[in-house]
Amino acid sequence: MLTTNLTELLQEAFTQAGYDKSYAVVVKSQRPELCQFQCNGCMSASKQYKKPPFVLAEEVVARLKGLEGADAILQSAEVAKPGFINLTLQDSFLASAMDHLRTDGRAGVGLAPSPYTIVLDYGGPNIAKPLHVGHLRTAIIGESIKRLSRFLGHEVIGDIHLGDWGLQMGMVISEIRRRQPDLPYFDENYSGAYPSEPPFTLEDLEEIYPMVSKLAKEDEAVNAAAKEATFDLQNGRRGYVALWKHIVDLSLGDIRKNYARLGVDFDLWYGESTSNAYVEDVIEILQEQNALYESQGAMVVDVGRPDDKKEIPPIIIYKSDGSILYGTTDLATLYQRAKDFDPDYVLYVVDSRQANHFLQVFRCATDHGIVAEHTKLEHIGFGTMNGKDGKPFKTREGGVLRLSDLIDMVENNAREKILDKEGLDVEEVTHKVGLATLKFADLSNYRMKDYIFDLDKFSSFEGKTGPYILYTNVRINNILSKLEGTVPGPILPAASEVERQIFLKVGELPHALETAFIERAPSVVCEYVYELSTLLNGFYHAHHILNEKDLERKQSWVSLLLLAKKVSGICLDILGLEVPERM
RNA sequence: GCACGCGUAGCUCAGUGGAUAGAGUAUCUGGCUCCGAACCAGAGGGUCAUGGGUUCAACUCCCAUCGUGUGCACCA
Repeated sequence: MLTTNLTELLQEAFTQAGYDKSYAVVVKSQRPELCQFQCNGCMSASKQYKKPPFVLAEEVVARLKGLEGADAILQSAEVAKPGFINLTLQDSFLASAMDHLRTDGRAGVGLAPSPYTIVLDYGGPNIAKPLHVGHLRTAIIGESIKRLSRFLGHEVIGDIHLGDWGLQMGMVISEIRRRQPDLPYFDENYSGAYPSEPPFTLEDLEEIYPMVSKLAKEDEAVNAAAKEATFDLQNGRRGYVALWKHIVDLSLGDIRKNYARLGVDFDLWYGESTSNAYVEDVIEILQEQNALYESQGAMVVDVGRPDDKKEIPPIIIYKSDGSILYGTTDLATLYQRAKDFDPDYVLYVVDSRQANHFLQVFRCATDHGIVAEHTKLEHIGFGTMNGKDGKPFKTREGGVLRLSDLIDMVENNAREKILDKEGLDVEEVTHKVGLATLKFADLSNYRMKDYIFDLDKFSSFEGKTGPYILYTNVRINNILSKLEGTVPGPILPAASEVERQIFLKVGELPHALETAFIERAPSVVCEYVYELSTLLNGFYHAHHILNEKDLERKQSWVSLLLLAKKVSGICLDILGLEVPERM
């Protein structure tokens, strides 16, 4: 916001001096002790105009100072060493800028002028398999990107995209058949209604999948039975579909519970199976263009390009046994999304290891018109979650850690720390603090990097953590509640350096959110809200608001706290963190 | 082997081509009669993997090398 104002001002000065205004970009200063903002354009402009950067900068600054109203905005505009233009704002201007934000519910963040329609694919849990730690990142990052995009004015449709149509379903079905062969689901001559209650429990399911999955790797007969069941299911075998429905219903209940606990929600609970109705349409499109051909027994489509640095294998549409894979369902899903929403973007928040798969799917979809030309497809990858040893995370017993167990651990840890406090809702605080710890620890890592899952870090409440952010906000609320009798007044020029820094930080919000959106990186928001929190902690350490004698100053500080609360609140909401009353 | 990530303080990580590379943690020091100490203030800690190149300017862009992770058609 502030940088935009200053850039406009400098553009005028550059133009008046006879230079291209594209050089007039103003950014936050990298040397806070020298100035608040800087413009580096003269160094790059030097070549074009064949003048030393220093001379250019002097000319621009001279014009700048002559501009109408510049005195009211700038306290100083100086040229430094090679050709930097260093700018510092008048405290009065800064204060009035803050005062304007007081009444702006969006704290100066504009809405996108031409909003995008975005389909966001995240979550991706598998039916019949418990959620594990690996599902944490996609859920949390995806949810955050969804909230961020919406705040900026875009229309976002979040789709969980359940893994409910692949081989794992065939595995579970074939195993149930092996255990209970007499069930009506397996009798091909059965034409009556199937039982409304499933012949197994959730616990059974959770035990069946890992067992049969292991078995299939060792025993070819088991594997073959699973494949056959998959094929039959995909081709609509009545009994299998009925059984499949039971599995989905049972499993989905548990999945919903887990996501609700994380505060993650989806607009669509579609799955691979949902797109099954569109597989035929996609096949037709591919056949019309003569793209589909037989290779090594499978039906495939080429997606390689002449200038590829390495050979990209064709995408498999039908396996040699006739069943479809996730590439096929992904294409059909894209076809459906194009029909339903005609999106500008389809974003996939999925583990980086899937990069090749998405490259194949995206190429196939764009090459053959399965999505419109204006639709951009993007894989938002993230690193794998490793243990302290740098290898994929396992529990002490060597197994996969369940997501629900992880949340339990973090919440139990939080519960221990708040036991000695009186008169607060322990369960509420436990939940909010625990989740904040987990989410902030995860989101603050840049998503592409591999992720060290460190329990100590997840249970730490000190320093750059979720609880620190919450603590800061709890204190703001606490102070505000004690100041209820004081009406907020106009924001006065900063009384100290910390207060000035808060003003400047508040002014950075639009830039921070914009960057986070462009980079698809919630970590930028984490960094921003942490820096703001640090300043706020410093602020109420340096100033005692309750005891302030000067009423106007006190009222100004109330306004500042309200503004800071608003800015913080925007960030917290984007990150999915909730502030408890006390903690 | 080929391709794509990643390599920054003891550890975990930030860092939009710009000036003296920053946080947290750990270590050391100081601060609660005072709106909440889950806090604040200070100290020490660096060959930005290595070597070239582009540029007025490189942690940032390009190339090579080393280390590390991941992926390379019928799982998702």
